[in-house]
Amino acid sequence: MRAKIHLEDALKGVLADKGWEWPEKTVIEPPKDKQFGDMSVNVSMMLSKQAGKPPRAIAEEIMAAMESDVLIEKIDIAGPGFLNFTFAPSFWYETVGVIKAAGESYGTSCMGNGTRVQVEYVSANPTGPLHIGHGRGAALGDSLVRIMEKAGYEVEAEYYINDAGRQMLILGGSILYRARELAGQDVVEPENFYKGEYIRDIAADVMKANAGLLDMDEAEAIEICKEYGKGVILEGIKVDLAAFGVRHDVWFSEKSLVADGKVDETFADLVKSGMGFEEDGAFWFKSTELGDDKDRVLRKSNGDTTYFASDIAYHDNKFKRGFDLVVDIWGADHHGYIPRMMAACEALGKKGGLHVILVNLVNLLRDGEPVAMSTRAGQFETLKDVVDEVGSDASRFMFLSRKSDSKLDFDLELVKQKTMDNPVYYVQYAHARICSLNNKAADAGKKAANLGPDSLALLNTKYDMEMLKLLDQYPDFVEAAARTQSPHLISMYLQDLASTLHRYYSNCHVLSAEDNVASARLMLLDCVAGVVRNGLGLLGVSAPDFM
RNA sequence: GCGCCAGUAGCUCAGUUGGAUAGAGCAUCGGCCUUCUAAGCCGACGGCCGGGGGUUCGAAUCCUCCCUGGCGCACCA
Repeated sequence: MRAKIHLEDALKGVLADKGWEWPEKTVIEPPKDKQFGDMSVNVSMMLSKQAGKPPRAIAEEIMAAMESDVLIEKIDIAGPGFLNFTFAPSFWYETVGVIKAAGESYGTSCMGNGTRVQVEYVSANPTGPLHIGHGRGAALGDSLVRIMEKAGYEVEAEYYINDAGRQMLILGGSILYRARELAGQDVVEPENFYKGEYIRDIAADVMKANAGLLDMDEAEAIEICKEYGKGVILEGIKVDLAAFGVRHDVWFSEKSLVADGKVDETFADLVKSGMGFEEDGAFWFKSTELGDDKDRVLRKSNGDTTYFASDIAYHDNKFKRGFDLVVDIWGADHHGYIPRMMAACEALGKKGGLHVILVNLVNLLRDGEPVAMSTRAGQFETLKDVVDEVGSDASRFMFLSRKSDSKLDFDLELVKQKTMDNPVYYVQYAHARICSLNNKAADAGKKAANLGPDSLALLNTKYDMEMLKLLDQYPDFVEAAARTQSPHLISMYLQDLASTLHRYYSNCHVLSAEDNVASARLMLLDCVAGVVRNGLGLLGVSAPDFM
């Protein structure tokens, strides 16, 4: 980050002197091959047209103008006109001081500039326990919240409770069916019901709590079962999410939205803006005008409103709460729903205010064999079971190591293994190794050096330089992860950092080094441990002191 | 049929807004423990980036047409 900022400032100065405009598409980044130097810039190629000169000639001019910079050791021109910069070691030493001074806040940036963002995720129907697929969305959403906060956004995490629709009636019916069955009544199995064992438990409890339940009018009994079941299941969901380290600031009920008349308000707004119309006894949203394939029904001819209707009202409500950006995290099987929701947001006057992230399927395996999952049929591996078996850290790291929009094989036996197939331990081990080393050092009466030019200059191996440069990149990765809403970038950075640490550990012995060298190395390793902890924190994964 | 997503080393996947000789881990093979955790390090092997055409100084990346796989196309949620 410092290297990038330094170059950007310097280059902007040079360009201003030359009377050239700063090209928007300029990229300052570490080159793929470290042999090219520390930072590579494509600005001369970008300027070619504007300046009316070939890229390499421009590069020559820029290079000449920057030769007096004492922090830069070497500038090369390569390929079609890349400028490759190598910084002086003295520049990299300062990284230690920067990290020390920042402490826990290292990697924080003001990129988000206080933009108010809402991230809505998980939002599973309260009709059964969360399964492993929900876990992926939970890990992603929670990590994204942490990352965006780190990057300077003001973020609120929300869970939307779908407690108003037909699924809830089915839940109520399922519980009542089991209750009657438990009471020994002769009952016919409904064709559409939740078959999970948990329904029986709820049925037993709801009968205890409501003595006359089975004598009531059926609709009334279903309502009682529904509300009771919703309460129990939602409580279970909250417990499971807490155990998974997932935070939601607001639990928003669909039912409350309907009860407050918000859906009707939305209908009225749509009529006013000419985006709603009556036809065939139903009320429609004219979404085709905003890019959708077909118009969508909001109120059916039987008078019921659709799920989409309350979803529009819900998003209207979100925007009215003042969020600049609303992020929805959905299962990938809902991708067909995006165009109509986008259209709805545009109709609400919030074009561009919604961003949808899709989370693809999780293929749950055990020793390579698929494990069946279906809430309705009652066969699933719940999130709780998985977390109990393989641990929250391993599960989260697994989920967050891949792009969200690609399918994921989650093999319980593999995730549980403490092997190289399982990078979470590789990264955690880097942290534990440093902690362990610190303890040993303390026993030997050695401690980390205070900052000072003499100590810093002892960090003079190529391994020191490699480490310092990577540490400097951490804030860039946080920004990139926030900008592209991709927590997996943090995961990959951490694997790189852990690898660099293990290499350092093998090549730069600490305890056997001279006292002042040992102290300098302990100081550097302290920074490394801090960044590992910091990054794992963004993923919601612990950084153990011992392993 | 239409739409969305994917196809990169034997396997699992990265690859930032179009950049240089396409990367990492696992697997395989070969080295490294009298010293801080070998849960580690070092090296080797491994590629028509699904295929064809196009855009340009330059394409895994952008456009187009095919092939393969997943998902979605309700007055369901």
